[in-house]
Parts: sequence; C-alpha cells; structure tokens
Amino acid sequence: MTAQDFPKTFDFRQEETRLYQTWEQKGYFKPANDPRNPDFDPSIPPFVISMPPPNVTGELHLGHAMMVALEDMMIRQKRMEGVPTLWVPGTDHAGIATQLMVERALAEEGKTRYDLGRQAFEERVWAWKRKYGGIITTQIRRLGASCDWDREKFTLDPDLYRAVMEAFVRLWDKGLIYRGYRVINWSPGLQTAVSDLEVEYKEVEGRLYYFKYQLADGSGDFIPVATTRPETILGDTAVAVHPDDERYRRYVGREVVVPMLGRTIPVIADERVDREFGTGALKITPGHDPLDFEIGQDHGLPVRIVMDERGYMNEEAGPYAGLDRFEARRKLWDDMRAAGLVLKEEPYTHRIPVAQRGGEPIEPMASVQWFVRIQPLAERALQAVREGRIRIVPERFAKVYYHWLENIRDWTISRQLWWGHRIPAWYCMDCPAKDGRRQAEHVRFIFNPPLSLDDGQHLAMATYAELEARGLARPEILEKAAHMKVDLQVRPIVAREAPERCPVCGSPRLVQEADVLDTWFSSGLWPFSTLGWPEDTPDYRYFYPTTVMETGYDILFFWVARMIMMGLEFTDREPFRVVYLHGLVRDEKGEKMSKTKGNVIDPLEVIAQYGTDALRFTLLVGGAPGNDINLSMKKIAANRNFANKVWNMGRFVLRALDKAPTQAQAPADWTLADSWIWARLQDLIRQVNALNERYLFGEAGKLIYEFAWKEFADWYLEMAKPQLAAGGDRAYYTAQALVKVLDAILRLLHPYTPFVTEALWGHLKAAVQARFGDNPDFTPEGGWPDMLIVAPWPRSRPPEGWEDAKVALFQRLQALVRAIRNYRAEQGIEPKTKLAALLVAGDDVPALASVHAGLALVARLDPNRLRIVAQGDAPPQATAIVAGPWVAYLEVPRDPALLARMQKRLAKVEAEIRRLEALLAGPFAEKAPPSVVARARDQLARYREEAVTLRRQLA
RNA sequence: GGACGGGUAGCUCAGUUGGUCAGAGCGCCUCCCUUACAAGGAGGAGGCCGUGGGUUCGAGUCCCACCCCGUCCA
Repeated sequence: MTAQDFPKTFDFRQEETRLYQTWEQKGYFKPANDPRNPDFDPSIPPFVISMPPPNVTGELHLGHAMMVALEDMMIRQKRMEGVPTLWVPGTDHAGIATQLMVERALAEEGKTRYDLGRQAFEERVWAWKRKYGGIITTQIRRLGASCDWDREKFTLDPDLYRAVMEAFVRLWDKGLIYRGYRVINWSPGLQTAVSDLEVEYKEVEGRLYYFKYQLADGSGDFIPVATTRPETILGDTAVAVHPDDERYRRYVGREVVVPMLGRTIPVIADERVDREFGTGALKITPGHDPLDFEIGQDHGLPVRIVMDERGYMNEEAGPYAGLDRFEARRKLWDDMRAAGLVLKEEPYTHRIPVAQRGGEPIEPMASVQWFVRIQPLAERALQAVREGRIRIVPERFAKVYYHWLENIRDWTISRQLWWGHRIPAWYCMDCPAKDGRRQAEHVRFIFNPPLSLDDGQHLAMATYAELEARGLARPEILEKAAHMKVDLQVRPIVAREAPERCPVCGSPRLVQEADVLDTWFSSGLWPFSTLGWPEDTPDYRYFYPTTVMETGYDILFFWVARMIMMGLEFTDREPFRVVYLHGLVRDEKGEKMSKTKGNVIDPLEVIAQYGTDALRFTLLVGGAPGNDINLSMKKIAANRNFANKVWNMGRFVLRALDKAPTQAQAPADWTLADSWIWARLQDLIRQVNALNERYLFGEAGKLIYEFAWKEFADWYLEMAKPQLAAGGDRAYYTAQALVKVLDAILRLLHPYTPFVTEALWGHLKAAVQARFGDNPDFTPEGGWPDMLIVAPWPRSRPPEGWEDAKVALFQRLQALVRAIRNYRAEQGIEPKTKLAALLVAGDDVPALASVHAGLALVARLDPNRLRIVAQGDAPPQATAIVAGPWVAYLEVPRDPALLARMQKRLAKVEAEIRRLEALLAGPFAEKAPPSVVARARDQLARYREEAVTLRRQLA
C-alpha cells in the first residue's frame, strides 16, 4: 500500500464517482432476485421502494437529498440482509411548473404558447425536457442512490400514459369521474383551475366595504351589506338574510337594485347566513363564491360570471368591462360613493386564497371541470390505515390522514394546461346535445390574442358551429385556442384510444377535450404504473405491492393519500405496507429555506465541499423521524470529520496487520480490552437491529457513531498498540480483533455513509487477503464478498455469559484512567512524564495484568514501574487515586487539592449510599421489578466499597 | 376555531416501552503536532429537562391545566 493509495484524509472527490460507477456496472443496484433472470425464484419476498418522482426539469434540493438518503439507507440495509431489493427511480412531468418554465422562455422571444399552437408548444416542452430532464437524475446519482436505473420511469412515458388512460376510463365507467359545473379555484396567472390542495390562505390587511342595497320600490329604504370584494357586486343575483333575523325579515321576498347596473334581484332567506358577520345581510354571487353558489343552486338563482380567465371584468360587468379586477374594485367603489351608496369602510384582516405556486390571488369562479367522486375511494383508504394494513410512521400522522380523508371533497382533476395527460374524452360535433341543439353550438373556443380573419375582423370567441361556418374548424386553428369551453349539455365520448368516428352517429367531426389531468392523477398510480400496470407484467406480479413509501409529510395529502386510494381502486391491494414520513429540511435557525431569504443550502455545493457521506449522515442522524431538521454547514463539517475519523481507523488497522505474525501458535488468550470491545460490538449490533426494526434509523446511526469513535478509536486502538508491539500470538489475535470489529463497523455504517465505508473496506479486504490469505481467523463467515455493498449484514451472537463482567471491569479501568488523567491535568504534569504507580486491585489482578501495557499507555504511566497487585500498602510519598475498590498509588507527593477532591467524592458517595439505603428500605424493594432492585443493590455495594477505600486513603 | 409538533447546556438538537437519561455536535477555557487521524488527542466549565398540579416506589419520559413558538386543517 502506497501513501498515495492511502492519504491521511479520505479523498471523497475522487472516490465517490468511481465507486458509484463500479457498483452500477457490476449490477448491484438491480434486484438480487429478478423476474427478468432465468434463475428467478418468485417465493422470496422482496423489499421494494418507489422513489417519489422529482420534477423532471427541477433541480436537486435538500428535500430530495433527505429522500434519497433515507431510501438508499433502507435499500442498502435490506440488500445486505440478503433480501431482494428493488428501488424504482423516475421523474414527474410536473404540469404547471414545467409549462411555466417553457412559457417563460418563450416570453423572452416575445411569444406565447397560443402563438405556437398546442402541438408546437408540446414539442417545445419535450425539447426542454430532453435538455434538462437528465440533470436531476444525475444529481440523484451524486447522492449515492443505489436504484435500478434500468427501470427508470417518466410519468409521460408511453406505458405510463396508457396506465393513466386506463385509470381514467375505468373511473369514468364506474361513474367516479364526472363533469360538473361549480365554483372552483381559478388561477388567473396560470390560467387554469387548481385543486383545493393547491390553494393556500394568506392573511392580508384588507378592508370591509359597507354599502346600501336599495329597494327596487324607489322608497329609498335599503339593506346594508358588507363585502371584502366589491367588484363581485356586479355578479350578485340575490341578497340573503337569516330567516330569524328581526332586522331584515320584512325585506324577504322583495327586490333590491344592483348598484350601478340597475338590475333587480330578490331578497331571500337562508339559514346559512352568518348574522354576526358584517351587517348580517349577505350578497349572493353564485359565480364567484362557493357558498353563494350552493345557496344560489338551492334557490334557483342565475349564475353570473363577471370576470374572464385572465382576471379582467367581462361584458357582464357593464361599464366596468375590460378593467382588471382590482381596478374595477376601485372604480366601482368610487362610482358608488358618488351615487351615495357607500356607507363606510373599515380595515379588516382576512385570509385570501393564493396560488401555492406563484402566490397570486386565486379567484373562485364557477366553471365546468372534471371531478373525481372521491368518497368511495376515501372510505377504503381510511380502512386500510385504520385496520393496520398500511402503517404510517411516525404514527401521529395517521390522525392527520384520517381527518383529511373524513372531510375530503371531490377532486378537480382537469387543468387548462398543454403539458400533461390530455383527458381521453372526445366530443361529437354532430350529435344532438341534451337540449336537442347540435353539440357544435355548445363547444366554444376563446382566442387570445383574437384570431385575425381575412376580412380584417378579429374573433375572440366562437362556437365550433360558427368556426365551421367560416371554414375555420380545423385542428391547427382549434389548438391555438386559449380556452375551450364545453357545456354540460354535451356528452363526452371517453375511450382509451382516440375514436375516428362518433360511435353514435358516425360523424368524423370529433374534438378532443383540451384539458389535461392534474399531475397528481398520474403520480397517484406511480407505485404500480412503474411496474407495468395495467399489464400483468412479471415485475408487477413480483414487486407489487411495494414495501415502504418514504416521502415528506408535506405531501401526505397530495400524493400518499391519493396513491392509497388509487392503488386500492385499481389493484385492489394496498400499494405499500409502510408510509415513512420525513420532515422538512430548514436552515440552522429553523427557518424555511427560500431563494428570497437567501438561506438556501445547495446539496451539490455541500457534496463538493464535504462529500456525500457527510451530508447523508447529517440528514439521517441529525433529527428524529417526522421532525423538521435544522441543517447547518457546521453539522455537516462535523460529520465530514467523522467520515475522516473512520478512514483513519482504517489506516491504523491496515498498518497493524504487518505487525502481526500470519499464524498463531496457540489458541486465543483474549485480553480484557479484546473481550470488552467484542462484547460492546455484539451489544451494538443488537441495539442497532432493534432500532432499525422500529424505523429509528437516526438513533441507530448515533450508536454506531459513538461506538466507532468513543469506544473503538479512543480506547481499543490505544490498548491495541502495545498488544501489537508485543508480537507473537498477542499481536496476531489483536490484529484479528481489529479486523473483525472494523469490518463490522463498516458494514453497519455502510447504509449511512456508503462511500468512505466501501473504499476503506476494499482496502481492508485486499490487505487482509494479501497478508493472511484464506486464514479462517481473518476471513468473514462465508468468505470475502466482492464489495461491501453486497456484504452480509452483521448478526449478533447470543451472549455467552461473561460479557457483563468484562465490560464492567473495563469501564472501571476507564474511570481509573480518567481520574489519573484528570489529576495530571490539574497538576500540570508534563505529558512526557511517565509516572510510576502501584495499582491495588484485589481479585481483578489477572484481568488488569492482561492490559498492563495498554493501561500504562493510556494513563501515561511508566510500564516498567507499574505494578498491579492484589494487596499492598501505600508507598511513601504517593498520591492515591480511587476507582471503586481499586486504588492506584501514583509516585508523586500527596497533594492537598487531591485530598479535598477525595473528601468531596466521599461526601457524594455517602449521600448516594444514604439515598440507596433509604430507597431499598422503602416500598421500592417490593414494588419495583427485581432486576431494577438488584441493580440498586449492586450500586449500593459498589458505593460502599468505594467509601471504604476512600476513608482509608483519607485517614 | 380544531388538530398536531416543539419549548432539555451559550447555539442546534437527541433522549426508543417511565427505573445510570441528564446526553451529542458546535461554541467556550487549559494543555498536547505522542509514527491512524490537528478534519486530531487529553482534561474542564456549563442545564432545578417551559410553568403549575396529578398518577407512581420512581417522571424530560404518563395524565390535566396554563404560557410561549411553529405547522397543518377549517
């Protein structure tokens, strides 16, 4: 081994890429048991994760890093356990986000998507996807993701497209998808409907506007009404009051006049009116408010839409047509003031709906959309979790899940976008609509900018019938329409494949629905569509249902709940058994990372600076399941140091090998240190496995960290130095212990920090084989695997009975050494000075004798002048250091400060003795479990021993 | 308004079914470049585990109330 091979620090920059490529080339990311291989055995249960698909044109952020770290950790662990593992990667087309990016790029050329038309625009997006779509998966590789890239999927892949069509048609056939007219959330900026989930509520300082609704009888009497959105007055079709409200009862059934427009509308009574709010009289705008829409439906009120898709007032708004919604608000209010209709305005803090993406105010607007009737699906999804067929980790999120599903509303799945799965519905232009007219008269197209006609006219809106009359009903023209509006009168033809002719009348004049599906509709199918569904493929048969769905708690509703609903609906099985939810990654102050705040940590920069292992370890161990984690570069640097520490343990062990003979002369005679580290390792393996079972990966990681650094490196390696120097069998068995323990540490750590462990393990394997060949003392059970990534996971051996006593002895030795070091530090004794000492240790002499030189080294004693005896008197001019029943007499003068400290210690020990005596004399002795009582008795005995020793020294 | 999470050392956080749980990292003080590692080693200071009750032989750990902070839902 040359120094270049083995530098003082782990060269992650060079090693990470190389190791990743090696793993992938050797096929280790593929399932060990693969239905695509001839020796496939379908009876072995696999462990499967579908990777939550990132946005195909997105960039890696820490949320992805967290996702990859956790999933890769689980996958690597299971792989090492010998379970066939499959981790399916993929990306999502992210309708709105991706379309926005491309539209932004077009805007720089001064174009809109309408200029291009739908087909050309889609081609642009695909080109964009080809250009940027590989970035995110490359970045995921940097994180060490051991997923099967041969099975990578994209939500718009042909097979996944088929899955979406299949799902849509099945739901339609069951009556679970319908077209409906109701108030939905309209985003004027994005020009599409969005679902309830995509709307957030922001608190703003607004105003509450009070005004007069004058009676139509010209009496001058009026009903006072308050609103936060005056412009919607233009769409009012009633004023409602509570039926029991004495103030207004007399007005019910009369008519009032809409300000500035002069329309008359009725006053109605409805119990849903909140008498406490505003004036207690409510203006009803069914076109622009969900509650008003419901009330309007019940009272048979007309719906008036006063705004267009861009948020500008339309012709319904009379004189305000053409104004932006906020301008209209101001102008209308001014006009009303001039007309004497204004009562007052007051400041009012309220919550307005804003788009989750972009943050612009959402307009509730009545429109025809496609919906999923969700209750029947939700019911099964609830049962699956309630009955434990799906487990949510951490458990508390189950409550959130229940609450959401119990109060769920129908899901708006249509989006007025051009990027996504176009709804497989066609409208026949020649069939009669429900009202008997030709359907072509019920299908309208809106052009923005308006179509320029040959005769110099401009056409902003036209029905298909009108376009046909002008000879414009051609696909390339229709597909430039900004919006297509199809009345509910029209009957859609829903089919998996595009029909050529109307199945009813045989007409070839079919127009496909312009809307696409919500991206989450396709992601809802992800766990099974990626495995081949609806085809009964070998992958689907073997790998579905998947095992764990790991993702952020922020998309529990968006995605997880929908996957469960759709999985149960289409496959009749739970799509996964466990939902593991991780928290958000925040900055070191706990603030959400955002570009505007400038506190974003870029995972790629972290990796470049500190390595992937450091980032992964920090994410995995830094927090608790489901809790947000505050990340800082300091923490990552600390874990980079840990990776380097592990690397250096390896350097030590590898150099140690050459100091040991290649054969032993006699059976092993383990030292106290050997026994201790072995027992501690077994205990560690047991604890780690127990924690992993419970998804407490962070705790498990912490234990491994503590063991590797604080026990193996800080103590065992030191104790091993003189054992190696002793040569012979002592060195031989010490080398064996070093190799075995380091090997186990690397295996346990590999899922957390795959790179440094794989690199080091490769060196370890090569060095051990070079020196010891196939000597069974140095060969792992079952031989050396090819690489660590496929090395068997450590299994603990059952305790043999001697462990606790050895561990206790070594821990006492540690206490003694610490006491000596502490004394030396306080006395300012030079590190170079090696003291002589007499250690009086009773029955423990043989055990201590086995670590004579090691003890001398760590306590900075002179090994030649360290005597360990069962009994003996204090030498003259000696300082006593007490550790339990042991006394170490250091050959330096007695120090008054030390005596004082011993007094203090004695006081504490005596207090403990009194406490324990009282405890054991009380009800504790009977009520506490025997093991706990026994531990207290042991403790008491130890304190008594120590007290005796201390008193003797102080006498 | 409802639900959930958090309030533990100067900072950021762990603490698993109540019984060495009062911890880690960073920061701070003292010393040390000892041939694995100065990205390191040794020693040290620092906390009545938000407040008040309760359950228990025993409570950061369970129950109740309250006070702050945060998130989600209405």
